[in-house]
Amino acid sequence: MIKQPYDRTSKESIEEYAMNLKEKTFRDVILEDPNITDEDRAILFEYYNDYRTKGSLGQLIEKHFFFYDINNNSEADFNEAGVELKVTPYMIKSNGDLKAKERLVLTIINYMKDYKESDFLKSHVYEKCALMLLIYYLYEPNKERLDYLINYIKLFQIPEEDLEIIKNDYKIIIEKIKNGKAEEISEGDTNYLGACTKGANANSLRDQPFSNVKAMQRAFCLKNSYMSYVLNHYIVNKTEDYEAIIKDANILKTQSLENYILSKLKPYYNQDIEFLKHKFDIPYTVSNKAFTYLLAKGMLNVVNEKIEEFEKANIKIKAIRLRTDGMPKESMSFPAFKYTEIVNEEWLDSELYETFSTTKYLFMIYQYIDDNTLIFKKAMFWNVPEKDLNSEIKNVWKTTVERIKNNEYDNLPKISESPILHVRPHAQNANDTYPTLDGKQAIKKCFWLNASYIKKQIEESED
DNA sequence: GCATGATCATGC
DNA sequence: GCATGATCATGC
Repeated sequence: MIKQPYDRTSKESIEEYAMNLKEKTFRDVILEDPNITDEDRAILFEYYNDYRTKGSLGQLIEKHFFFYDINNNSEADFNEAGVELKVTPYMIKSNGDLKAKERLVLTIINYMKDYKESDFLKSHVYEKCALMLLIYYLYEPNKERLDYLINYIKLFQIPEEDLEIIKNDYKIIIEKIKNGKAEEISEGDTNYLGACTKGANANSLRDQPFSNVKAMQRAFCLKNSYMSYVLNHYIVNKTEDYEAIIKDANILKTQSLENYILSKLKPYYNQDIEFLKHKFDIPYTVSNKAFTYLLAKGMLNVVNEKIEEFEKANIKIKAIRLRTDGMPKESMSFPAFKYTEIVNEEWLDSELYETFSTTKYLFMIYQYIDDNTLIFKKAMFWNVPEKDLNSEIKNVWKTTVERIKNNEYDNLPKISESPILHVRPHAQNANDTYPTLDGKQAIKKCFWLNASYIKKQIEESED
């Protein structure tokens, strides 16, 4: 047994020792391990540089920095101190902001057992995130893994106001298992704690207790958007113009975040846009993309630039204008895809799957009463249902990829080909193009959710 | 009235 | 200059 240069029963001692990792690379850690021979070092460099050994950078820190055996893995890493070790990458965005590179995976969901514990604070997943030693390293695309730099180390406990939201997230996931709907779980169902797919492909299917339908294997995770916020605000202490809707965590003891938000918007249902525009002093018209965000902020009493909970939960606001007959005037657009990139994606790793499976939308719905009168009809939360995502949407995506591979840029899935999704131009003008596979250029296009599908989603939420 | 192609407007 | 949410315009 190697002597450990810290007290593994003390969280303070663990954190203090971990601070030695600051500004070191993973290669440095191996170089500084006194317990291995030069010969072993060469083998270790090769082993850990292999990107296929996923999760191994965490293993490297456990073995060669904390010097402990990783055989007994189901309990907390530092069991006596109740500390879980998490080694996780972050990136620097083009505007200089930091962003978690990935969601933080906590533990595989055991469908057959986990539903039995309805109290999140007593759950297995809470043990895995109650107190975490977060070690952030900077991911850089063109570097060898061992040369990634460790820059932030922090013992992190989930703040009280976040915990209330997470408790509710846990309940939502557990309820789906109890209702025999484990196969319909989606990361977008919840706010901070998610259930992400886990396993190489859609064939990693598992039994569930209250249905014979097999469900995709999933893990509890803290969502990418939440971890990005944690990094920027709780670890780097960036002070930014964010403001929370929930000013007192007690509010969430009796209702969900979504219900609280809707209760704040409800008093303005059916009000004329002209009236609301003046009431909240909004200089734009509805067609301006800033209008709806400003309107929501006004109703939610948020003064600062951005809404904190929306950033953490990856909630995006979408404006929908209904005609007098209730049909949305337009289909709903999403960011344009690059022809040369989409053809290299697998469905479960694709941009579209990532966007649709992790985003929750707040639909702000307007309706024309006559040609000149538009009212704020109502608001609703929505995320793409897993059953649509993994059937129809997946098929349209696959058809799109196939036709691009055949260089059929003018023959991408039309609205008549699917009840849910189609492909259409999304550019500044006809000269706004992306390169094609055959070395030419084609106008930028994106996936659109059909107006009729949006209509159906609005109607179903009214049941 | 719908499908489809095209473009506006803002912000970074 | 470009990304993106939102919307316009035309032809059948």
